[in-house]
This record gives sequence, structure tokens and C-alpha cells, in this order.
Amino acid sequence: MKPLQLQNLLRKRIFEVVAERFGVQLEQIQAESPPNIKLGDLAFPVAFEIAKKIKQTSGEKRNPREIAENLKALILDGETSLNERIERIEVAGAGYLNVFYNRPAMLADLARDFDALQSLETEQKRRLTAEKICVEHTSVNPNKAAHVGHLRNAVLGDTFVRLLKSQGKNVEVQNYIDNTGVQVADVVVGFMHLEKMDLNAIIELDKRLAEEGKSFDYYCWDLYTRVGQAYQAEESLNEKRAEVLHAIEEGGNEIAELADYVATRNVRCILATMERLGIRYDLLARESEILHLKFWQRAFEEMKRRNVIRYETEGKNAGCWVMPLDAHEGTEEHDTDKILVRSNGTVTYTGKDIAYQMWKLGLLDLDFNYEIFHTYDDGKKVWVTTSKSVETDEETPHFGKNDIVYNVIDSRQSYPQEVVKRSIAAISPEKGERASIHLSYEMVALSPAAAEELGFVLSEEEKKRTFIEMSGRKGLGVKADDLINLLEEKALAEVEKRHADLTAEEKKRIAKTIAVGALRYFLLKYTRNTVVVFDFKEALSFDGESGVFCQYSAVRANSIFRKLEQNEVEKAVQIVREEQEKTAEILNREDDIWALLMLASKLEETIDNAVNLAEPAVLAKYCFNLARNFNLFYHNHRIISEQDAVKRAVLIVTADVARRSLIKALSLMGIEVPERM
RNA sequence: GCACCCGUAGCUCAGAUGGAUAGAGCGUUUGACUACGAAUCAAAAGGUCGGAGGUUCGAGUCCUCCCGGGUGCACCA
Repeated sequence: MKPLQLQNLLRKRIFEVVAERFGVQLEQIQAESPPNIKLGDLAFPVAFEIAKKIKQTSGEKRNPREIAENLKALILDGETSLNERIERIEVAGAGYLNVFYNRPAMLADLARDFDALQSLETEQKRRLTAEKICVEHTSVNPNKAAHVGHLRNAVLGDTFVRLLKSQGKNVEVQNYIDNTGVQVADVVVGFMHLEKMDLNAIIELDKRLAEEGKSFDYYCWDLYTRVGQAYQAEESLNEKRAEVLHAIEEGGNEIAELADYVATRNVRCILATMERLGIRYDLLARESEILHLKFWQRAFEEMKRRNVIRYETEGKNAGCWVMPLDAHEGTEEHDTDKILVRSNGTVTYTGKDIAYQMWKLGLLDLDFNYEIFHTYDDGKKVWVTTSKSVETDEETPHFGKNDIVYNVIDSRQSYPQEVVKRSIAAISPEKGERASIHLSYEMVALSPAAAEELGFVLSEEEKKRTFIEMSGRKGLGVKADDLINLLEEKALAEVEKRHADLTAEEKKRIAKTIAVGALRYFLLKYTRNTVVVFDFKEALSFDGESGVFCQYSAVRANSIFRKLEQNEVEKAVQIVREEQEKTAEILNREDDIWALLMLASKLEETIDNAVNLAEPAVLAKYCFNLARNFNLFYHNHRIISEQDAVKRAVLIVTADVARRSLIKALSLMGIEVPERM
């Protein structure tokens, strides 16, 4: 029995006893970890709750300690399955009910559970329900290279996907490609009017860049910055932008073709960047298809049919179709209404977003056509939406029709996301607001020092700021590939120092794994609503609370097991089960071993917690904590040289449980453990 | 002006559902490699949890007000 199951069993039992004995119905039974392992493994502050209830109903004042004392005896009475797993229950503090597990029994259970780790996968498949969850993340404008801000989005989204999948959920990963927006138009203006290039010239440029080892998205990054400057210098260029944007949206012309080439090239670059971090997608949903396949028109009809939008005939929004959002307060009557169709008949961004969200949730009676965009090394395919129907040998997966959609978008878009959510709820009350979840996070900004390191000249006012927002238009930002390159170089130097004997290829592979670990952990350790003020020193750190720290801990754990004999773990499990008395004596004496075991057993509830809060940082903190605890254990005990057979077995089983949890936790963050480092 | 987020150690951050002595990392000081790997470990110093009220057995956490910082609030995307 796992600790989580035991905990739930206890909850149920306490609920029954409390109802029987005190006539009190508790809504929920809270359980928490005592501050110190000497105080027990699980604490129930339930007596306080009961005292409160009694006072509320009868006015009678009862002492929580006394209530706890009463409960203590009753909980285990006649409960054989609980008695086997629980050593004792104590009343502590002002009335806590502290539960002490039977340590050897739990160790044997944990060893068994990890024995059956393989069956976990089959169990997960069993838990695969019909419920389908969509996670949309990355969604970088395809007009330039990705920067660290985009990485935060992608790493958060990808880790969340891994968490959901580990719970056996059916997940679809989408990456929205805004290939017909102003940002792409800007770069197209740059190519056409600053560079005087046509499509062929761009293709030539692309080839030349490849030969020089330069990347297309970096070129676009610089060009985009130049366009931004040119707009300010030349008024006339703004008209060109409007022309270009219109042509791109329209489609079927030379400008649109050029734009498609540029956008698609950038998408390939961005996908390659993300692949370096182990981030992949199922579907690239493009805005061009949302336009050309008339998703908006269908959504518009549907909203009119369901009477959820309104045509304004007077007031400042006259001539527009608006989504009334009455729950918002506003002094003027229609102040908070959101315009979806402008008076000139064109649709706003929010309108398109609602149509896309409707499709994701299966509320639109239309579908895209699909073709394969890219095949990863291991054969996994990314699909992309297209307008034309394509014949493929491959069976197209069923995209869309999700039950729940998580949109990973930074917090600056909270308001439009709120509009989308509420609009969906208006269109489909059955789906309601719970179907659309904005997984929001704060931006990654630059410290003034970091901006200067990147070669930017700051004004006196900017130097005083706590952070400076990154800006694609200004070219101000840390490019993702640059950062990964820096990390790989630094890691390689460290590997070189320690393992000069390895082949160049091995060293490089290890350096890559370390770089990914450092970067992904760095982006995950902050909670979502913390602004990450990017600092090179912190991002490049391999010490302290870092991915490297966790990896190192796992590497050392693995190296113990590499040195053990073939069947040593199995034998240790056997010994631990047979020698319960001696095992008990060891575990009861050595709290640090027991503490590590308890922590390692909490991965599953940590995952549940992280998913419920949609907060991957919960997992990162857990992982670091587990690594720290393992290091302590590693420092305190010699495993291989331990002479006492039972002690040795206990140490082996504990180390094994801990390292498996650690490796699993790391893999959920997309972090691998190298053989050596 | 309105809405949302933040304010915790010198710095960067954890503290979900109110619970026992508010925790990490970095930095500082001191100590530990003849060891299953020192990318590590041990120890010390460091706090009126922005301020003031309130709710209650109990508040960093909930409520009100104030101060300070951030982000949104387009017929832009």
C-alpha cells in the first residue's frame, strides 16, 4: 500500500468515526506533514475542526486535545488493514492527531511498488479516459528567432503536458502559428522594401546563409529590428505595411507566397530550437487556414444563431458586432463590451481567437485539412493545418474536439483570454467556463545589467528600473539558441575538466544534457506569477538550486547501482521483507533514512498537486528537495562498504526508491540524467 | 480612473486548501576530498513576513484601508 492510499483510508475512517461518535459531518479531512519527522508521518488537525463545529451548533466549548484523545483510540479499533500499516497514533500540540507509520511494513511496500514499476505503465493506459485535453503553447510569431521569454512559455507548456500524460491523460499539443499577422507582415515589408528582394532572392539568401552556417531566423531577427527603425524614419512605409498585411490575409498572390515562405522557414527554425530542449508538438494550427477555411464566418453564424452577440446601431460602437460582457462593471452601459466585428466588416483578433477556441472544443462544425509538417528522428510526426485536401498514406490523427483546453499565454493577455473564456461559456453553457483555462505566467524581462551585456545603451531612466521588458521590435532580448549555446559551452568546459578521458562525442552529448537540465530547471523553478528578471549569472549557474544539482545527485545514485552485483537489489528487497525486526530497529533508529523514503514516496501526490494548481514549479521544488535529501543520505551512509547485511539491504532499497523517484521527477521536467557528468 | 498580479533574510525566490519553531539558493564567515564522484556536504550569522486595523482557539496565508512596484483596460495583433 502506498502512503497516499493509506492516507485516504485514514481519512475515510476518521470521517466515519467523527460522524458516529461526535455526530459531526466534516466536509473534508485535512492532512498535513508534521514539521518534524519525530512528530510523525501524517498529521490531522481534525480535532480543531470538530471543536469549532460543536461550538457552532450547540455553543458548547470543547477542548481539542480531549477530542483528539477520544479519537485516537477509536480510529484503529478493529481495523486490521490500518493496524498493519500504522505503528501508533499520538496526540500532540494543541490537539493534533499524529500518525506514525509502521516503518518496515512501509519499506517493504515501497520496495514492492517499485518492483512493479513496469506495471505502472499498463495502469496508466487503463486510466486513459475518453477525456481529451488540449495544451496550446509556444505560439511564437513566425517572423524571427525565439527568445528566452518564448522558452518560458514552451518549457512550462511542455512540462505541464508531461505531467498530464503521466496521469494517463489523453493530451494533444498544439502550437498556434500566426502566419498572417502584422509581425510577419513587418518582416515581409523589410524583405520587399528595405532589401528589395523577391521570393527567389530570399530563397537564394536562405541558401547562402545555410552555407555560411547562419540561420534564417537570426537574419529575420535583425531585419525586424531594422524595419521597426525604418517605420519611424519613413512615414510611407506604414502604408506598405497595410498593403502587405492585406495581401497576406487575402492569400493567393505573390506577397502571400513570399510571406508563407518566410513564416514557414521561421517555424522550422523555432521547431529546431525547441527540439534541442526536447519540446515537441502534435499539430501546428495556422491562422491562414482559420481565415481561408472561413472558420470565423461559421463561428459568427453560430454566435448570431445562439444570440450571444449584438449588432450596435448607435453609440460609439455603432456598426460593430459586439460580445456583451455584462458581468463586468462599467459606468456606461456598453463600456465593457468587446468588439468582434468592426464597422468596416473585418474581424478582430479576439474574434478569430474565439473561432479557434470553438474549433479546439469541437463547437465548430468545420475542420481543417492536415498534412505532415515534420518527422522527428524517432519517427514522431508533427502535423500542420492546410486549406487543400491532401492525400497521404498516413492516417491523420483526430485533432480538435477537446474537453478541456489549456492556453499557455503570458499574463499580459489575461483580459482577452477572459473574453474568450466567457464567450465560449455564452456559446456553450454545457462546456461553460471550465473548458477554457488560461495557464498564465509572468514575462521574462531583462535586468538593466543583462541588457547592457547584450550591447544595448540604456537611458538613465532605464538604468534605474528593476527590469526592462524584452522587445522583438527593438531586437532587445536573449535569443534562445544563443543561450543554449552558451550553456553547452560552459557545460563542455566542466565535463572536460572532470572526464578528459571520454571521447569528444561523449563529452558533447553530456554537455548537451547538462545544458538542457540547467535551462529547463531555471525556467521552472519560479512560480508562474513571478516575473523572471533574466540574469546571465543565475541562468548559467550549475550550483545550488539548479537542474545540474539534481542531475548530479541522480548520477551519483546511479553509480552506486552500477557497482552493485546483478541481483543485489532483488536480494535486498528479499532481506528487507524477511528481516522485519532488524529492519524496524534500523529504520526506527535512523530518522534520516526514513525521512528520505517518505519524501521519495510523495512523487505521485506532488504530480497531482502540480496539475491541480497548474503549477510545474511545485514539481521543480520537490525534485530539488529530494536531491538534497538524497545527498544528505549519501553523505551519512556508505552503502557498498556496509558490513551488516540487513543494514546494507535497507540502504540499497532506500537508495533505489529515492533515485527512481528523482529520475522520474526529472524526466517529467524534460531533464535527462547522463551516465557521468 | 478601473481591473488583475506582486511586496517574506543583504540579493533572488518557496511557503496550495488558515495550523506546531516562517524555509531554500546565492553572497558572507568557518570546516570536510587516501571516501559509493567535492558540480558535494556540515556549521554560523542573517526576519517588526510593506504599514495599520479586523475575523478566530490559531493569520505570511482570509477581510478592509493605506503605501510602494508591475501589467492590462483599442473598430492593434
